[in-house]
Amino acid sequence: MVRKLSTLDPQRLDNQICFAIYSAAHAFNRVYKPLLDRLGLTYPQYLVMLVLWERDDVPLKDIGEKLFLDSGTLTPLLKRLEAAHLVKRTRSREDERQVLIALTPQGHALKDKARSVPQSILAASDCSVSELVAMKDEIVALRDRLNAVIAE
Amino acid sequence: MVRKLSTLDPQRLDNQICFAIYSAAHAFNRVYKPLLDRLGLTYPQYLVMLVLWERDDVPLKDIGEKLFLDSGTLTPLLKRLEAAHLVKRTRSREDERQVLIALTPQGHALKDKARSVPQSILAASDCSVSELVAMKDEIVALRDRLNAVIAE
DNA sequence: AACAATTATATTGCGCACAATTGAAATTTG
DNA sequence: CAAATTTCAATTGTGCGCAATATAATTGTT
Repeated sequence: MVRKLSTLDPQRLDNQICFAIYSAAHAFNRVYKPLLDRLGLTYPQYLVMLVLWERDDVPLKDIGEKLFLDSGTLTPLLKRLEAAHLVKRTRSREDERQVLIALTPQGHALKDKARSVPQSILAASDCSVSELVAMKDEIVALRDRLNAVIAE
Repeated sequence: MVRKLSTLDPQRLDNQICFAIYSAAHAFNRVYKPLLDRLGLTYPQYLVMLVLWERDDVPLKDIGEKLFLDSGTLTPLLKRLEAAHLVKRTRSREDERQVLIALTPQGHALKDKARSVPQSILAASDCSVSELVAMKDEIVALRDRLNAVIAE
């Protein structure tokens, strides 16, 4: 059986899963862009809103743990969401270190306007839900193994 | 058969393949970071070097097509690589619009120092090469379908 | 209670990404 | 050939993402 050497070379760009993931993330971002523009959100801001639509009035820290982001990223992002009147930031009474993030009425209302987004993404993905779910589960498992190595 | 509603809700963070890819990309980046620090490269710079190690003296445009990046990203990145004495940027004689990117001797030499990187990534991924190749191929196919939609 | 260590957020600085614009060179077209 | 169009790179401005650092609140220890 003949096999081109290049398909085995681990130093080739096209053989690297990380580049596949890196470039797929950018491709997704470009598909999301026009959909999220209509909501006035960037993709990371949309992720924060997804978290808040599941559970409101959460500490910044919890959002960071769900999205794997730190305060250096979230603090300015949340200030922009507050400036857009979508969230309110308040210091926790019980623990003055914590900042609690709560949705405004506009923030709540945006959930409905965003309901069509996943459908549009599914259409652009051009494959079945079950295939996407299978891929997602594999990628999440890989991500968690990588994060386990980092945490060591 | 009982199934929790939440596992079907497309507006839930954990059900979104895009977030899986987004967060996996960041996890990879964090694994690469200490490895690339030793080479004095960021991950996007490493990608550019991978392209150049395959074929030298290429126009900026070609690098952009391979990595799905535009001049707004690549121009300053390549200037930093030039400042690090890894590449040289020259205007093409035949077409004065183009900038050709060529490796310096140091740029060439770095390829050997970088040879152990893919092995370290494989170890951190903690799964077989064949599994990774299968995932990579699926993700690339998805990415290409997304890019096809964008190009419309 | 006093002191040390930990935790949560904010800030600064750097390097992407990318949209939008500019300017120069090359190509196409009338 | 001249004008219009296209192509390529550079620039500007905005928003992440993260390391490093700072600060204040809380917890743990003696």
